[in-house]
Amino acid sequence: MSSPALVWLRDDLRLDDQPAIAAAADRSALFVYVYDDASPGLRPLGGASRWWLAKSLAALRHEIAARGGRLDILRGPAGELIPELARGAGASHVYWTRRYGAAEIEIDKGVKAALADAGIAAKSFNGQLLREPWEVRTEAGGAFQVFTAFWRRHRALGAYAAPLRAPERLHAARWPSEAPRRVSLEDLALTPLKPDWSGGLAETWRPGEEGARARLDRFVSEALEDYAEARDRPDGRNTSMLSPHLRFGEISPRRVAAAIEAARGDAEGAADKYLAELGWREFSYSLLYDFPDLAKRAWRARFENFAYREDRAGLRAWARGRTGYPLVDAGMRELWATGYMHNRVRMIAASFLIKHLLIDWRRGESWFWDTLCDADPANNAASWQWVAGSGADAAPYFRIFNPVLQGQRFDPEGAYVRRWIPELARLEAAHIHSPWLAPSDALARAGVTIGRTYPEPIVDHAFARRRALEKLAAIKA
DNA sequence: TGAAATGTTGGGGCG
DNA sequence: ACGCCCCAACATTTC
Repeated sequence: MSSPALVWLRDDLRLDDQPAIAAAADRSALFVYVYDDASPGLRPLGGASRWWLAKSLAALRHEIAARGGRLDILRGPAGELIPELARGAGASHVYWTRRYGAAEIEIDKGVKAALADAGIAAKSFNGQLLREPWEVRTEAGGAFQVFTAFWRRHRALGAYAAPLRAPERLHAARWPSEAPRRVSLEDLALTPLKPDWSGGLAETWRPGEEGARARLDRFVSEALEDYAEARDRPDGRNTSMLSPHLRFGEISPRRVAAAIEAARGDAEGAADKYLAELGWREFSYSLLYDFPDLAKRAWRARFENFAYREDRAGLRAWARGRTGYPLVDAGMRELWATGYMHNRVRMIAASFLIKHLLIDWRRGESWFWDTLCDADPANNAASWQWVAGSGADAAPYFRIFNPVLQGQRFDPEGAYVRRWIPELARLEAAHIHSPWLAPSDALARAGVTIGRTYPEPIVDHAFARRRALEKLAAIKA
């Protein structure tokens, strides 16, 4: 019997446009996911991501089995388990999709070296990005620091590679006798049981490749046309909701870009707007590749000197959606309930934590890491630093969102606030973004008592704005 | 991928 | 008819 291939699956839990699986499609192969909670330097997944991963692995296991393959799961240090398995199986090749965090790259390098020692070929592919970070460089050969320049260069490099078709047949190799012990998905205990807080997530999402494809198809047919204008509106189904699917590689960015390009005729401007959002994802990965501490240290070093406040009560009020600013609270409650938050609301909620409360962006980044289904090592860190002003092409320190004005502009009827803050649902639109200013009869009609049924603002906007400008001005360039 | 303060303009009311 | 004031509406500057 000829030697099998080993496909090591990571953040690429799909069959469509999956070069690592395609490479092994016409031969017997092992398909393995390693849940690595043992290697140093890897950031543990947050709660929402663990829930997602469990569902996504179950979906992929089903799809692989339907084509004649088998997905097996290991637990432990991937740097030891993968070479051990490859040796035990007598594998000729190991295939995987590249990743871009420093600890991940270190592990993959180690695996490659160990495989080489054993005479086994390792081959890695790009499946997670439209272009590799090292392909998009400045004239001087460095990483771009400004998005528009990065994206212009990215686009100028030509058309993206055409997506690969999902293989129709896979061939499961026998699990070798000399090999690490397999674990079941249930053994990983990724899904919350006591208490099971995942109900809102399950109502919102269908993790896995089919769910991803359904999101993409719906977006292209129903929302793309108006995307350029509607994307900033959190009330309504205006965005693709693909972020967690992209995070776990259930759909490839090449597949998404190809679908957008195919629909370009109807919506030229909208297509470019959406592709630019994929562009921000690429830019974030470029930053992470260039600056591995993106989630830990300010990308602009002078921001490390800023004295953020310790404010446990403020952080808690923010996290639980009890700041007294309805748009911020609606966003934080959407996050808690569904593992997602609309992007504009993310910016406003993040700005509130950093600039109104003067709390370290890392606290917010950690909260999002734990609660977002799309918690992404590059996007999450880069976006928080962007809001803080410490990131690449960042919001200037003096850009401070007014949550009332932002609410009036982007949720004018208050539909988004009403959905996530039921205690304000009966308040008329004129007051819904500033309930503490509403006349007492309007409050009475809506059954709202400020300070009792809904909190007083935990900080006055005008005061907080002045305070932030004063403190942040000290670190300006 | 701001907001607020300040400056400018121009229509309309009115003596 | 004219000058003056008021003040939206818009533009510019500043943070």
